[in-house]
Amino acid sequence: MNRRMARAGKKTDDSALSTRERILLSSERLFAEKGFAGTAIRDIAADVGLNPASLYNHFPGKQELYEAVLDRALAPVAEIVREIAEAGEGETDLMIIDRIVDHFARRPEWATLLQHETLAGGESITRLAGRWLAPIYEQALGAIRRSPGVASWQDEDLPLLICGMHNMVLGYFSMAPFLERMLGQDPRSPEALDRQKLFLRQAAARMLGREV
Amino acid sequence: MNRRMARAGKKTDDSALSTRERILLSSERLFAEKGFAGTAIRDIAADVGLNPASLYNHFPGKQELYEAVLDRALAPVAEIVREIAEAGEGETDLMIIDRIVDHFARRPEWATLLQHETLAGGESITRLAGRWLAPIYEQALGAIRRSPGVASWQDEDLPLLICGMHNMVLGYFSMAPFLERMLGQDPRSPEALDRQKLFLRQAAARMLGREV
Amino acid sequence: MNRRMARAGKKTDDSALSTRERILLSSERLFAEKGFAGTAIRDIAADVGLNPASLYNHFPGKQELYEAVLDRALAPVAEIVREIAEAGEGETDLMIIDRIVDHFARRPEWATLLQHETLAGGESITRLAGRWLAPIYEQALGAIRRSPGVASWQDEDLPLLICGMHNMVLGYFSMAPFLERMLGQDPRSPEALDRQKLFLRQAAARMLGREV
Amino acid sequence: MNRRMARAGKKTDDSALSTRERILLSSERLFAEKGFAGTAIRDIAADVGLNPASLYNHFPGKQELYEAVLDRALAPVAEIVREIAEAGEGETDLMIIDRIVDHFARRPEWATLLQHETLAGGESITRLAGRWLAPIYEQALGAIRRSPGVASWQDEDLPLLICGMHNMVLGYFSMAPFLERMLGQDPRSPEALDRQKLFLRQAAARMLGREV
DNA sequence: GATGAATGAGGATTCATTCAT
DNA sequence: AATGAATGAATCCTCATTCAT
Repeated sequence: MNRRMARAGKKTDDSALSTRERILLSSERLFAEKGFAGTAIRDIAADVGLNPASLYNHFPGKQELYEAVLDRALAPVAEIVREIAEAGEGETDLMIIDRIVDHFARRPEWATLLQHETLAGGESITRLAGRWLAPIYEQALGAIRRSPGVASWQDEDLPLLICGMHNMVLGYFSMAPFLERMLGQDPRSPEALDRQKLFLRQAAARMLGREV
Repeated sequence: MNRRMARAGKKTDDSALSTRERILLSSERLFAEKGFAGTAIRDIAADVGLNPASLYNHFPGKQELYEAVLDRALAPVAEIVREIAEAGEGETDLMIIDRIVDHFARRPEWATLLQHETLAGGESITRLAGRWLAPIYEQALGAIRRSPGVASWQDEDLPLLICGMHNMVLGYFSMAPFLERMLGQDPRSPEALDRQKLFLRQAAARMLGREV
Repeated sequence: MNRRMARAGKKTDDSALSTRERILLSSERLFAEKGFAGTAIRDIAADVGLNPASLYNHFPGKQELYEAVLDRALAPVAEIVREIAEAGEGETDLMIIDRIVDHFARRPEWATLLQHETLAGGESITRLAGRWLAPIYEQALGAIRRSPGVASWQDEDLPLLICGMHNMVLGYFSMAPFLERMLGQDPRSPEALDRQKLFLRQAAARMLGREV
Repeated sequence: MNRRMARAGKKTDDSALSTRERILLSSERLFAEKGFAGTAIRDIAADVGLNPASLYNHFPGKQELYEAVLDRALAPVAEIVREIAEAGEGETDLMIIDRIVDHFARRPEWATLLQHETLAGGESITRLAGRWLAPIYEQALGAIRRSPGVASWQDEDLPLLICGMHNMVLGYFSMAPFLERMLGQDPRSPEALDRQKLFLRQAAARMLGREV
């Protein structure tokens, strides 16, 4: 019985979670922090409080574990975008921002993971684009085209607009350690996140020439 | 005799460059692509066409090589910001965007490198913040405060604004592989970069409530 | 012992056999094919359709399982030789060959297992020699000495003769995959085995200067 | 400077040999003794007196090392058979036996290696057959067909005859540890080998109905 | 400067085995 | 009897680095 309850430090809270879940949580955090190559299976195992060999009872390998982590982080995003797109109409394009910020605010690691994957480019981007980014992008393009104020942009600017918003949303989380240093406040605190949501809505509104 | 001129592929052009320079170019590309942990000294050496041991005649170790690469990528940015800030006055805050885009356009790897460092957080961010990010941030804060239109934002939003612009500028480069897939056009081509510069200037202007 | 046919693949026939039996059959095949070191408990378990842990309900460990398999394969051989030696007299020395070929023909894996053990030398051979090979060898030496025609050989050649016959008999089975390739016919088919028995009897007769 | 001169024990004599050569010698011995799966890279390295990692400076991996060892052992055999076949005529079919025994007598490990490969069957035999066994077999078939006395056999027996001789020759070496136990004499000693050569020539002659 | 060879540390994964259920 | 989960000890191999040449 080598479970430890009530860990003190920063380590992910496990308590009564299934081993698989605990592995995913630790992996999530470590992959987000150090990327795929920088994270050792043994580090994950240590974080979970498990022998490295035991990990292989739950996931067939590092790559598969990584992909399971990514899936968990990104599947909901696609879902959000799809929902909003279906709901259609109105000011939904700004709502989407809130929802996505909320999603990543729940686990800022998810934002970092996605950025890591994006940076890896090449093969990674192919997988990523095929499964998540492309659908999200298409939905976003559709939504933004239905958005009032979009006429002030040329059609060729829309991808850049989407890309820019995407980077503003995601980048906030990856810059969190820096922002924390600069502002002396945790950018992942509820208040900070509220401010950021407000800011993003403002920014989006202004870029689309609308009032908030 | 392991060098041939007129390479076809994507490999960095070396020809008559100094070995040190060739190492830096290869490192730059590989670190940008795969991050620090994901890049092996032997891969860099192979890319340069050198024995791994020979690298150590030029740099004392992997870490130092990495830092040399980072220095090369970031020192000019600090320089740009400083210059513009000194020039002071007027519409300079939009000029800065162009200058920075131009800087990273020259070597998109530099943008990716910086993003990798940012993502690494923790220790990395400490080094990064101490040496480059913090000064840049301060300059940018100063510049933006002198900027007309800034009054439409609250003071606490300014860091978010800077952070947002930063991410829009940098993120464009790291999303290049994805954008290329989506648009069917190389986002690093001069035309694409011109459009992006125009877009960024528009976006900044709108966010500051100004005409371009 | 009730055997039910309806076998499809090459997998050992299980159906209504006891689990212990099914484990022995799978082990036999896998140990014969890949040797002791090359066979993983989990492979055997998978072949049986069992959890690796379950194997330990039937055998205390890999080594013991291996030895049980060897016992099953070799005990009958010793038996055959003993019987024939007891029966004594006459042309029995050629009968022995038929009997042994028949024994190994029933399960060619047994021949391969024995060869693997022989190759392993050292400790293996000590075990093997102590338990089976030495008795068989002694019996064979006795039988051959009573054999007409043996006078054409010097006494010191007899061990070589036994060894040679042994290798001809056993080697046929281990070369089966090669022979199959070369002859385009399964060397383990009844017809092929009949021919081989005939050939071996011929060969033995000729070496002993007798008519068949 | 971590070389040790003049090892005492059974370990392969290295002295002034190249590291590559010493690796091959140790591998040869260990692979022959324990087979591919039973031999650990670290054991080979220890036997050579080298760090396991250093092995990889000389061979790209275990498999390749194994194949290099096999090549060294078998290439000469094919050569011998080819030479003799070209020389053609006369009693060459018995000479071939001497030559082959001599080849394997120089390094009995080679015989064991070949037997291991043969036993492995499947993929191994495919490689083996394609590269060495099949050519040897074809040459031997040709030689034996030109051999006086062959008429006493049916054509379909010839493969069995070749196979039988092959196994008598090779099997002698793999049974060496057993023979040593039984005879109290080293079967690899020059005298023992001479006797075995004589025996094999006798056996072959008798099987072909000829005088020696 | 460049290189081949060497190496300790680590990295992913496999293996035989145990144990609670 | 069977199994899922756990584990220490290997196993193959990679890595950054050193050093003699």
